[in-house]
Amino acid sequence: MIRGASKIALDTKGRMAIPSRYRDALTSRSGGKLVATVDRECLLIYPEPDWEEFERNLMAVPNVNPVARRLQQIMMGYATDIRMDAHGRVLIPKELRDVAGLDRRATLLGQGNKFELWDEDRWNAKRDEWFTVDPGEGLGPPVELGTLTF
Amino acid sequence: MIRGASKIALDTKGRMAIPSRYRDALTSRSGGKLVATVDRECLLIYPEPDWEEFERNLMAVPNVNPVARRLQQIMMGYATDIRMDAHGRVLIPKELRDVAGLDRRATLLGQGNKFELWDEDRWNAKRDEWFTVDPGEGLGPPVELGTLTF
DNA sequence: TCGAAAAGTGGGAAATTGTGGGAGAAAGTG
DNA sequence: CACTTTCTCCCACAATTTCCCACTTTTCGA
Repeated sequence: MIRGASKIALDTKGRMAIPSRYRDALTSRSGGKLVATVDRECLLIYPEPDWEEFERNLMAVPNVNPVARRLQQIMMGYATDIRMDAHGRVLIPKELRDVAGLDRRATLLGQGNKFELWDEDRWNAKRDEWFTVDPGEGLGPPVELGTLTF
Repeated sequence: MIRGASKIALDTKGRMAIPSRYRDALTSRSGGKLVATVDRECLLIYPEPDWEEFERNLMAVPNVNPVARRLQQIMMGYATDIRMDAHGRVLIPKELRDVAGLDRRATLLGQGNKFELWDEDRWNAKRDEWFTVDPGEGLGPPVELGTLTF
């Protein structure tokens, strides 16, 4: 499972160093081949096999549903193959950086089978907002959380 | 069961000594491998097997629920593998210290299957606030506590 | 109460990791 | 086809992490 948070710098070319603790796992899983795409407010970076599984599920949704159609267009449309270089770095394509508002400072979050890559300020704001929201406030009954214990 | 409170000092590198009374248990349970993550106001430190059980439950919640999604992002996103060194110390990653406001003085609380790690001042304030609040005030009927006796 | 052992704390230095940038190769553009 | 831009590979330096040793404080038994 991919987990953990890292503060990362993107250099002027748009490259970012994958934290070394992930490198071996990524190399053995897919030879360092990754796929980056956009989510609502951040980028998602999958090991290639995990992306392909998600992609199959995504494209299997009937696209008469306009929400599904748009999700397909965005996520499929921006999905880009990237790969780690000899120093464990990946180049984040300019199109994706622009969409996610990524500049110099970023935060990389492990999320199980993928990474989320956030502009640092945007992520901090998001996190702090969550911390200050009253638990359960205005979000409807958290039924699925009923049995979850920390 | 992990229990008890300890005042702890973090050194300038962000290391903290696990109180010795826990060390043997942690070593035998997971070889000293632990996972630290953030909660609302403090850090949580699990023995690795206990974290993984929680992680499975956490990631099994459908993430169309925005509360679940953010809980996953934060707890999974910050979950970091750490391990005790030869002196029974662990390095608390800078990202986590920043989020929890941890500086030099901290309080470590045993909480059954995990520890909570608080900034000392923050914890003292929290504890005092809790003591002064009228029991049950503004909290609705604590139905889950129905059969619990001190 | 004293002494020895254990626990807690601090810090140096090597090894690893993260970051920046040059220069040639490839691709896009008019 | 010439020119500009982007990408890739390489090297070099900076920052962080890890490993190790040393010192101080506390605990426990004699």
